[in-house]
Amino acid sequence: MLDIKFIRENPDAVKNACKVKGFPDNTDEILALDTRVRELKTLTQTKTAEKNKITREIPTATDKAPLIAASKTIGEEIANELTELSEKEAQLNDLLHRVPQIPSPDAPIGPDESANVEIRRVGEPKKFDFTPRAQWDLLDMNDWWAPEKIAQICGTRTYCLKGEAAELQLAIETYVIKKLISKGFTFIECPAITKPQTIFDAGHFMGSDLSVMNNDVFMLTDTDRCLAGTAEIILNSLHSGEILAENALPIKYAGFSPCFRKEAGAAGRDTRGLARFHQFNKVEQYIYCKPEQSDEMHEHLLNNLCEIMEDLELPYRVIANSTGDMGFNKVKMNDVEAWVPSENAYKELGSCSSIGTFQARRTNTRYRENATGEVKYVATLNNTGIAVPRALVPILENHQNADGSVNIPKKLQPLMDGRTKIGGKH
RNA sequence: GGAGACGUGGCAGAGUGGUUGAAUGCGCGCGACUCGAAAUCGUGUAUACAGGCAACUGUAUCAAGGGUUCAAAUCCCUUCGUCUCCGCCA
Repeated sequence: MLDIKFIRENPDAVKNACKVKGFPDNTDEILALDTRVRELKTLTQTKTAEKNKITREIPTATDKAPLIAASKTIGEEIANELTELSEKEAQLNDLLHRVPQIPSPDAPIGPDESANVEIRRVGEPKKFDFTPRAQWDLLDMNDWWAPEKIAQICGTRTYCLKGEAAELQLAIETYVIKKLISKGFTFIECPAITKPQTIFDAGHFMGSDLSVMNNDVFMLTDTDRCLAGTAEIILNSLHSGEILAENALPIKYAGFSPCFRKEAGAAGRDTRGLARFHQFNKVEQYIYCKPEQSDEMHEHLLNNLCEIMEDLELPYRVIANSTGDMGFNKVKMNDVEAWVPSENAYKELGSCSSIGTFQARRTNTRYRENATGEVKYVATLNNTGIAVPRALVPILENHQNADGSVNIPKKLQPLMDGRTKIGGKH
C-alpha cells in the first residue's frame, strides 16, 4: 500500500498509476474519506482529552458523583462518533489496499504484455544439425517421467521426475542455492504452509477482504492455513513489525520452498510438458534495503539471474515489463526468458521485481536511519533464483543430442558426479 | 490430542483497578572527568496518528481483538503465540 500522505500530496500520480496499470481509480473517494476521518479523529481526541481530565480528578475529589456523571455523558458522545470513525476508517483502509504501486517512469506504458520491451538478448538460439526434439519426447524416450500415471493418481498439473532428470533437477537447485550463498545471500528453507494474512501482506491482492485470494490460493480445509505460492511470501514477512538497524541493510535471502498455485487463470495453457504445475520448487532471491539502494539491488538481482542463465548455458533475453503487465504491487519488473527450440520462442523463467515500500507498509517493516534517527520503511525486491521443473524445459531442449541424450552444463557437472551427459542410448 | 504455566519498552525485570508510556538494572546516545581509555558522575533513550510554521500539545499502544468500569498493564471473554509434562510421530 501507499502512504496516505503521498496520496494526499500526489493525487495525480496515483490517478495516473491506476490508469496505466489498469486498476480502478478511487482517489477522489479516498481523499474525501481521509478528510472526514481526520475531522472525526480531531473531534474524538479532543473530547477524550476532556474526559481523561475529568477522570483524573475523580480519585481526589470530595464529591465524586457529578464528575462521574459528566465523564459518563461525554463518554457516550465519544462512542457515537467513534462508530462513524471506525466505519469510515474501514472503508478508507479497504480503498487504500486497492491503490496500486506507482510504476517507475522507466517502465514501458501499455495495457498488457504486448507492450513489453526486449532490452537485452544474450547468446544465439542454437542451430541443430538434426531436428531437435520437444521436451516431452526427450522425457519419454529416456523414461524420465510418468505423466499419465501421475495424472491418474495425483490429478492434472502434477508431475514426477524419474532417474537422471530428477537428479538434474536437484543439482540445479543445489547449484543456484550455493551460488547465491557465495554472493552473500542467507539460505532459508521456507515453509509452504502459511496463514492467509501472510500471503495478503505480500501485496499481490487488493482490498481488505482476504477471501479474494481463494481463487488463486490453495486453502487447507478446516484449518486457518493455506499453501504459499512462493517463498517470497514468507521472506516478505520475516521482519514484520521490526525496526531494523540501517547497518543491517541490505538483507539478502535465498529462500527455497515448494510453491503451490491453483493456476485457475491458465486453463488449457502449457498442459503438456514441464512448464506449469500446481506444485513446483523454487529458489527465490529476496532483498530488504534502503529505498535509495533499490535500483542498485534490482540490477544485482537481475544480474544474478542472468548469470544463472549463462551458467546453465541458455540463450536468453531480458524484458522490461509494461505497466499493465507488471502487476498491482510493483515499481518495475524484468522478466528473463530462455530460448525454447521446440516452441521457437523465448519463455519466461524468472521475474525480477522492485516493490519499493509497498510490501513493507503492509508488513510494517522499517529501519532506523543512523544519521537522523528517523524511522523509515524499507524497500523490498524479489527475483527468481531458479524455478524447477520449468527450467528443465530449455535445458533439456537446448542441450540435447541427436541420440536423445542431454549434455550437462559444465557448472552442473560436479553436482552430477562429473557426468557430461545423461540419457540417450548409452 | 490431554494437563498446566506464561506473554510488559532493544534486553532483563517490577508492577493486580486511579497522573503508570510504565520503577529498577543492563544496553545504547550525548556531556563531564581523563593525554586517551576504563571506572565514575550527569543527562537522554518507543511507535503511530491528529492538531500546530514551529517549540509543542493531544490521543492510542504493556501479544492481538472484544467486554466490564467514571477509570484497565491490572478484572472478564475470544484468538494468536511461547514454555513444561503426557500422548502421537517423519
